[in-house]
Amino acid sequence: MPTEPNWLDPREDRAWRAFRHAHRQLSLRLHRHLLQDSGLTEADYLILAVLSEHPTGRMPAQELCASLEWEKSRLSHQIRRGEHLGLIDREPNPADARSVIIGLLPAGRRAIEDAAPQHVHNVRRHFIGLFTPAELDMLTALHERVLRHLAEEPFPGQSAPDG
Amino acid sequence: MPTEPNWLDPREDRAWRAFRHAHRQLSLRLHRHLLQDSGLTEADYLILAVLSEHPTGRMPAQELCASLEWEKSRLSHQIRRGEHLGLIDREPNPADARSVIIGLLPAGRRAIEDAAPQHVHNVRRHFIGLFTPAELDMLTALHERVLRHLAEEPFPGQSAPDG
DNA sequence: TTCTGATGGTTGAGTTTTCAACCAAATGAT
DNA sequence: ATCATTTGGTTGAAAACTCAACCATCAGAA
Repeated sequence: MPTEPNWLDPREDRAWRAFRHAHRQLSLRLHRHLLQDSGLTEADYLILAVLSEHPTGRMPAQELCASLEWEKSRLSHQIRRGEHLGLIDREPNPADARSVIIGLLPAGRRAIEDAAPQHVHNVRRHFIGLFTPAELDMLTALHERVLRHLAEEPFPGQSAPDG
Repeated sequence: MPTEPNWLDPREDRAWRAFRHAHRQLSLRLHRHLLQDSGLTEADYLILAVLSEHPTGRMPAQELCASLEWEKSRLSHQIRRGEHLGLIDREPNPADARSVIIGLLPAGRRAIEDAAPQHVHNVRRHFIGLFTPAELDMLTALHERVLRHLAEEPFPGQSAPDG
């Protein structure tokens, strides 16, 4: 509760803007490329990517949720769409009757394998490839610092918003 | 068009994830804070902020659009909302009959002045304040590199998507 | 056992954002 | 002047996301 505003100085403002704009422009661009040359949504892609990296191609929704850092309702809606497209399916989890296991279907496997090379290529072209290894590590360290800080001080009713 | 996938190695993947997750978690958090203690949306806030920084509090929509790096249709929708809330208004541009000038209304001025200190405080707490000046400059430089790169190689039908 | 609370997930409504199509005014070439 | 193009902006429908409420199940305590 600052009664003395303490505005961002030009350098700080520039850093803040650069961060937001870089992210927005980049994800806009990647999303369009992806959609255009694979027909997959960023969201579709991410789900499929996580599943396909898992050795069995199937994992409980909660785990997917954690890995994507999505809210559960978002995942739920997204699952419905992906299921409707025939890319994934949903089956009960024998270990816990509340839980659901999401599985990669053959069509989903095909879709991600078709889309991934081009997408990774674009990520490299527009992001990774712009930095030296040292710069990349620096970026990682700084961004992870933000994440750690946020995690340490959770929001009232965060992460799994329910009641 | 890589026929040889050339996947991201663990270090690269980590950098890429850290970037996206840091942005997502951070903007989620800031958005909730903002909404909760000012009633303003991130979008509302950004429009008001840009206008209030302008000496006259009024500027052509195109300029707003450029400054926010938004698509024009998004701005248009958002303007309608803000107008409806009595925060801003819209008037013809005498210099160009196609153009529109967006103006900050007294209520809008009040809203941004109420919201800004707390919001800036949060930005500082969760982002700016985590870095030394040198780190901040490093971040700026790297993020701006991404932006410059994207700008140099525009997307087919980018920026002002129309036909 | 029977509460109580936490966890895993779904749903529907409301909001925001995108996409594509469109219109009108301006610009520029012929 | 005329016509084609570009520029500034709006619109409506569709898609994505968030929020809050909800239900069922599980885990722990009394």
